[in-house]
Amino acid sequence: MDKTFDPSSIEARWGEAWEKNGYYTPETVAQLRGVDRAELAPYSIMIPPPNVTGTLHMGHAFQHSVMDALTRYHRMRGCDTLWLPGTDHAGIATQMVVERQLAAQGIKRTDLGREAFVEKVWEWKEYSGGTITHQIRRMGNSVDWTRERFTMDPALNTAVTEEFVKLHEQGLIYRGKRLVNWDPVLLTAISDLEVESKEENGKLWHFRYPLADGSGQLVVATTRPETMLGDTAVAVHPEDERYRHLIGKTVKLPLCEREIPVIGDDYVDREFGTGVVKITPAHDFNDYAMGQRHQLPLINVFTPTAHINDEAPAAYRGLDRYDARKRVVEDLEKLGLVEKIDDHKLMVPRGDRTGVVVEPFLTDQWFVDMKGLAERALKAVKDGQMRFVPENWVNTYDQWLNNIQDWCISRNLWWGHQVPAWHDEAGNYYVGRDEAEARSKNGLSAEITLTRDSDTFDTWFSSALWPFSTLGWPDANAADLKRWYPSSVLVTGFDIIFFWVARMAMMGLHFMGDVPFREVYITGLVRDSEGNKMSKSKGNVLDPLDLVDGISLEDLVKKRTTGLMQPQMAAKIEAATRRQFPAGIEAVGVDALRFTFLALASTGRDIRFDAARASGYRNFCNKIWNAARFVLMNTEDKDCGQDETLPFTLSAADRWIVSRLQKLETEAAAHFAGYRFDLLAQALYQFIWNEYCDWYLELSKPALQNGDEAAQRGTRRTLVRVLETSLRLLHPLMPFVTEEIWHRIAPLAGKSGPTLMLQPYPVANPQKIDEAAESDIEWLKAFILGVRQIRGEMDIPPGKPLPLLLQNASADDRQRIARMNDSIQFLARVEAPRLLESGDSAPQSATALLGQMSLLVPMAGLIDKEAELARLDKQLAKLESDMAKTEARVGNENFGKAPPHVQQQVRDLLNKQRHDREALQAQQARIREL
RNA sequence: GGACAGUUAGCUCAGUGGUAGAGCAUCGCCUUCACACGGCGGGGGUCACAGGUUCAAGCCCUGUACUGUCCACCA
Repeated sequence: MDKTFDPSSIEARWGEAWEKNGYYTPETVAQLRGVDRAELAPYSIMIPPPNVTGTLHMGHAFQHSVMDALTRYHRMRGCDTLWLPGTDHAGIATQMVVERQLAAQGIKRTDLGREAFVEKVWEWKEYSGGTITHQIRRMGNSVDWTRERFTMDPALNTAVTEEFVKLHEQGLIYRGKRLVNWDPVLLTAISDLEVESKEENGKLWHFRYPLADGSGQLVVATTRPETMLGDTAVAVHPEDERYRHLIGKTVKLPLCEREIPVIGDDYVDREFGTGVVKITPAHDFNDYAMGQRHQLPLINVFTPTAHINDEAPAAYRGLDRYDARKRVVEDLEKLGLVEKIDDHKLMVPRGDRTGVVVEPFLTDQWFVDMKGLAERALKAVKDGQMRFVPENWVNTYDQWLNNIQDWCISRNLWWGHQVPAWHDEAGNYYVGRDEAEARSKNGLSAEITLTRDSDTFDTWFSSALWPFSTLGWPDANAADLKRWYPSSVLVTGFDIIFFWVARMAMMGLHFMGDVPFREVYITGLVRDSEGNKMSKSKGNVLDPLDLVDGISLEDLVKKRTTGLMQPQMAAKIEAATRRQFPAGIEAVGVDALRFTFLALASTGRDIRFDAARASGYRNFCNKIWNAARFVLMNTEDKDCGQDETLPFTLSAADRWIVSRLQKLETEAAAHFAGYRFDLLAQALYQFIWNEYCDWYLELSKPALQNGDEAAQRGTRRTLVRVLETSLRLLHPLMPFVTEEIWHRIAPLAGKSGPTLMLQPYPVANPQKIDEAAESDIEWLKAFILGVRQIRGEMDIPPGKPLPLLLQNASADDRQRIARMNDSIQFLARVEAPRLLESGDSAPQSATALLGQMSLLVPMAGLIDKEAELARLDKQLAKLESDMAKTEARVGNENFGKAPPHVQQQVRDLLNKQRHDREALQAQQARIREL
């Protein structure tokens, strides 16, 4: 084995072998294990299908690390395990990517026509999808490629059609003219969720509307002057003393010369503005609702591109909405109808894809009636059929479902599932699985010309089916569907709880009669090391594979500054990148990156990604690698207990590490069950580095040299078996390095197999827990630490053997010293310790305390008197401050109320502190005397 | 206007009633025969603030401040 672990040399090899040999595929796994799948517990995860808009980012890599850990863990535990991969067509987002590319060549979507354009998008989908699957493979994610799905596969299109037709038959889908959020650039309706409202600086214009009878005027306040062209009423609060006598009168709408009524509605806030609101039902959601209440006419004054249409006075026709605003204000000013203009902060709705201000716009769209669906989804969580981890996300889920609006599912786009509905020339719509069904269901003769609805569905209308459309639905008898629905867990981000989680819950319950997954593990967002969201426009994105393979500074800068939407940001991004990664990014390998994500994955909070952390875990891989080298050097070609007829004995150290291992195994199971990957990662790291490597390997060295044959065999056996088990424990988190090493170690532990992936996950054996051995080793560690502290603080070179005297040793101490003498001498680098009997006088020494016993290192020629006095002072100061706290506790007049065992514990502590203080003070006095 | 998080060592974070922890960074000693991507040792915290409950509070309760996120129709 090489001296240093090189991830790149093994990753490609194993990744390919795992997939080629079918270890990701449940059928093959069962066959290799010789078991009947029907008898296994099912475990399944459906990947949240990444959008085919580009490449996977850190957030994906993070979530995939979690899912793969869960998948590999359950597969090792013997479950019939499926992780199903796939991608999402992501209607709007993907269409925009391709449109932008075409625009760069001066081509418009409409130049190509629908068919040719969609062809282009498919080409892009192949490219992007290929990149994504390559990334998933590189990360060692054990997804079953034989079951890969894309949301626009023919089978999934069948599912979407079924969904639409069924819901329509059930009266849950309707078509209607409603006010929707309209993106005037994309020229499509979007759902409430796709609108992002942000506070922006604007103005509040106050206009005078004269009363028609000439008796005065009303002053209205508005943030959108141009919509006045579509006003159909003016509203006041019905109990507003200032205005209520005017209700029923009319005002003359300036510029339009229309008369509109003054109405009373308690929606109006008397405190805001003037207490008078202009009502434009066709261009504002609140006004629309009020219009419904008062049967007001709707006057739409905009075109789909948000220009003024022919409903408005001629002077404004054809103007863009912002030009129209200017003109309206100017014209009103000329007429002296502008009372005042105030600065005003308001919430501006923008499309989440285009960033353009969205218009409430009156169009015909398809809607899903959500009330009933939402109620069942709420109930499923309340009844515990579906559980959120961490639990507090239930609030988010509930809040949205409790205030749900009907869902506008049609999009005026080309890329997506086309609506299975046809209309005749009169504009009547007919729904069916195909045109023939639409005709037969509605008794339409062949003479009637039908045209298919050109709209497509909101992407989420198909994603909502993902947990079962991928498994064969609508065929209710599909084997996969029966096997793996509901899936075990959904791993996703909180940002799509509404978009996706809630909708899958609703559709799953509606069509399958059960929740789509038992648990929802919500991850945080991956942010950069400063806590900023990673985004291309901020120039702070990291490609997971650049951490895996490393990247030079120049390449990173280039990557971050090309293809920017705002090229003027390039200089700033470059500077920030050079500051943060002056030497580029060093390669850490897949295992280290995965482990980093898991170690940072604490309970659902965002994680700040720190490349230094990943380097730390790269070092951890190297540590494991070298531990394996050490073990191999000492065990290869020797019997390690495979031959069970040969005698072996186990030392305290052997029994200690085995005992610790059992506790680790128990912990690992609990952390997997609780989705505490951070604690899991920490426990594994801690055990392997701080217990196995730092102590057990060191303890094994003298044992391998000086022990008798049976003891040596026992140590070799333990070295190999604990390492082999550790590799299995670690495998779901770090698949590559563990697999590579396992094949070298396994035979020595009497194990064999084509892959570590299919070995059983270790389970604790309580009979191997050995508290006596654990306390022996705790004592030994404290002993060695005492000597090392003296050595370290006195700057004595580690190699120099020290003389050691032991004072006041108890019978137990003596016994342990005799038993573990070799270990003590080797690890503490001391000469054979000499026991002082009472009455023996000690030379001037540096001291460490261990229970009642004192460890004395004679100072002659080694240690400066003042240095040791200073060290004792420091220890005493610490001790005394601790003691003060303990005494305060015992001294509390109500200390007697504490449980007896706690009282005992505190008293013991105080006694120990008193003893230590006495011993240290005595020692100090002795040194001073000399 | 509601709701939910968070505030612990220089940094990133664990720690749901019993003597404040980890990794990274830092300082000192060491090219000790697995590993310098290493070993050993050290330093570093009024646990945001103010009250309260308790024998005992980083942890429970109340309030305040600050940070972040989500939801919401005030023109």
